[in-house]
Amino acid sequence: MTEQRPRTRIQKRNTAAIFEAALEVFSQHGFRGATLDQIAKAAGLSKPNLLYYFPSKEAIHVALLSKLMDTWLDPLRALDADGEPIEELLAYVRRKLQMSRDFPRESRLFANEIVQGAPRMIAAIEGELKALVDEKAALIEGWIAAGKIAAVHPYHLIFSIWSLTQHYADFDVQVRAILGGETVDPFPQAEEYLETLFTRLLSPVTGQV
Amino acid sequence: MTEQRPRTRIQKRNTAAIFEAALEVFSQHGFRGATLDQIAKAAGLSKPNLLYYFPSKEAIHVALLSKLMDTWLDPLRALDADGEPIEELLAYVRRKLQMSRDFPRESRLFANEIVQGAPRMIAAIEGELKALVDEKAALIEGWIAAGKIAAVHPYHLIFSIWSLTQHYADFDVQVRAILGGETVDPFPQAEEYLETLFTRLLSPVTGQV
DNA sequence: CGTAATCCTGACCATTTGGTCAAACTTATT
DNA sequence: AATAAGTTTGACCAAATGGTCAGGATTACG
Repeated sequence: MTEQRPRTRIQKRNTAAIFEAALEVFSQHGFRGATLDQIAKAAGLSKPNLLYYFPSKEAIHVALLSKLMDTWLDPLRALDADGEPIEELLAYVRRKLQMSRDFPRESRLFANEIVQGAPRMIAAIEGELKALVDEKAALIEGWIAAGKIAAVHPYHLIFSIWSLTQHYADFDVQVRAILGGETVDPFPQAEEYLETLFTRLLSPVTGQV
Repeated sequence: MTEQRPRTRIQKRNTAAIFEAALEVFSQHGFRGATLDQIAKAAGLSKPNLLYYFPSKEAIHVALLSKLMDTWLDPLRALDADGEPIEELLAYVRRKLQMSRDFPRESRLFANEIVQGAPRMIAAIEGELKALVDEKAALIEGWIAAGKIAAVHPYHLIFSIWSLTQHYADFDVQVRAILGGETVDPFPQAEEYLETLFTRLLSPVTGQV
């Protein structure tokens, strides 16, 4: 098997199990920290069987990253030129924060990879991701030019949305440790805070000198 | 040698070299991804000699983390109750962004550790760090109560300062890849953007319904 | 139902890696 | 200069790890 789509029922089941296991293990330990044995065990397969489906550890990692990339960018893709600008951006922030809540492993997988220089992702970042960001940054500049939102550097606006929302997934342990008791769910507070932040940042400054 | 301070001239020189090398290697590859051979080579020592100064790889990592922790928190410690609130917070943001620019390896070292659940740092986070944040959060609440800054959740304000500034160190590759040409230095733009962001966020809302 | 294709495994291998140790070499001290 | 204390190293080891392979089990299919 190389990189074709799964054909048989068994292939479907097992590659799905492998992706799930790899996500769990890679996101928790990083590429180097993960072992094939861990992944195999988590997937309920033997190590040789794992390597029957993917030629190497690296191949699993790469396949996983590229599989998740698409989903990961959906919230940004959904930023709609025809919507009300501030509400569109706030909705993007909300969607992104949900991703942190619902898919923290995906967030950590990417975080691990990028912190270490994105050796297996740099092409996708410079290509696909950059293209999408360029497009949306242009859209944002349009909104600024039209006076719909306050003037801010569009690329850094996007960076700030990423960093603020992903922080709650990537640094989850720290957030929870500092907020104290396990009773607290940080996400509702975070949502309120971020809504305030971006509302104040983006509301056009009217009647100012 | 256990964990005492270096005594002799040679010990001083070599432990310094080890810390520098360990910072370089651990921040780039994470704990698991780093090898003793890499660290030894970067420090200009043989592996057994490295282990003459530290009993294990883990001991090096722990010693490095705890050594850097202090410096890392200095910008927050410097938040001054007697200063002008908004200017104090903006200055904190600026200091923190400088740290990202000047000490990206330190930032990545912590990022690597925390993303993976902070196994070797959780105690320091729950202790020292939490205590400091609690103190400063109280200070911020005081400013809010006094009407000096707009009402925001103080803990999330601090989280947002961390995430926004550290993003430029931890996700440096991504930031540069998306901004395009290597000619661009992201930091001046980032500084301007963050100043705008926090000014708008924190300025007390006067004369509003 | 027979056979080809697919799937799975135990045994095995080479390399990497964290760590040890005895002995040799330096440096400081008297 | 003698000697003690501190420093360094080559050789070595056991465990972990990524990966291979020949053959056996299972499944799909005409």
